[in-house]
Amino acid sequence: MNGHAIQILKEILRKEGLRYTSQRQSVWDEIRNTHEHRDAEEIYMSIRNNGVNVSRATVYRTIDVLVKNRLVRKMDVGDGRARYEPRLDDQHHDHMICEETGDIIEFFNEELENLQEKIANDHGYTVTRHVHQLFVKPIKK
Amino acid sequence: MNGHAIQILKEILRKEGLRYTSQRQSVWDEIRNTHEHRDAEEIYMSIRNNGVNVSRATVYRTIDVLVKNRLVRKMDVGDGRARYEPRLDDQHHDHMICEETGDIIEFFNEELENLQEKIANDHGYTVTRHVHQLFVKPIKK
DNA sequence: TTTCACGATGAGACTCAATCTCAATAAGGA
DNA sequence: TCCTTATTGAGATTGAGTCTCATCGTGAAA
Repeated sequence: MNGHAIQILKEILRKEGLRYTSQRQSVWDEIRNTHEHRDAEEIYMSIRNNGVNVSRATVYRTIDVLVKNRLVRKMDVGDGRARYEPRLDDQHHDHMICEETGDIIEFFNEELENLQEKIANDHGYTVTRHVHQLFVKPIKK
Repeated sequence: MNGHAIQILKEILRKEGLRYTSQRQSVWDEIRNTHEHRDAEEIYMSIRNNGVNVSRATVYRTIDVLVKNRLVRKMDVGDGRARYEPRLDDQHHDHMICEETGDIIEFFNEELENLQEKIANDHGYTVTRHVHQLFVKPIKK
């Protein structure tokens, strides 16, 4: 747990007019320290397994703040549970989900990004965010 | 309610080993007759307002069959309620959702489709389906 | 046309992720 | 240190969607 990560969270909380608490720090630490795509329950259980007491309500509430302030990315895999990943110093990317293994692969394609903005522009809009998932299967050789 | 639409449904039900019922027909009619993007509850209420008695369970069960057989497209707007639209004689398209008005605009772009397949291929996969929504705002003049 | 096995339906119970409630707790400015 | 007020936690609640099971009705067979 480095001082930098504490500072970032403190700044965001101050900006939002919220107090700095150990629970909020532990939620941010937990998400920050793995680069997996986990759901809220997994994050909650992992924190508790580390011996820290935090409630589900606080986990959800904190994640909302982190997502709003772009420390965490929320993604929808389509199975009813949202997944979260840290986005600190993280470049934007989309995901492909393997339907056979459940693996989640990250990808980024500049051309794709530009094309989306162009399509929106053609309709008189500008893109504020997008949801893009490719559900895929391995190519058999 | 034309004979064609009844035939299509009957064929699908036969193929699936399911019986043809008035309830299944009314769900398909309801979705088919509007091109809006509605959730299950709206579809259910609309059927009942037409004086037809169908249960929520049957609406959900029937929609599943229609989605599986590509008569209906299921889409996820990210607010927890799935939306449905008819896809009979309908070309594939994606959606942009206006964050100011909630409007849902359909779009299709060949280049975008090809690019997605190319990206998946580069990772050793092939795309089976995709979820793609642009959340947009109108360009102010 | 009648019969009847078994698939379909409906009312409401249930599931599960996520949100809300509210009394008790603790942050942090004075 | 004090005190106001935001935060927390346990558990209740919500809401979309699924499941249960007694009853109903389709449609194949006779």
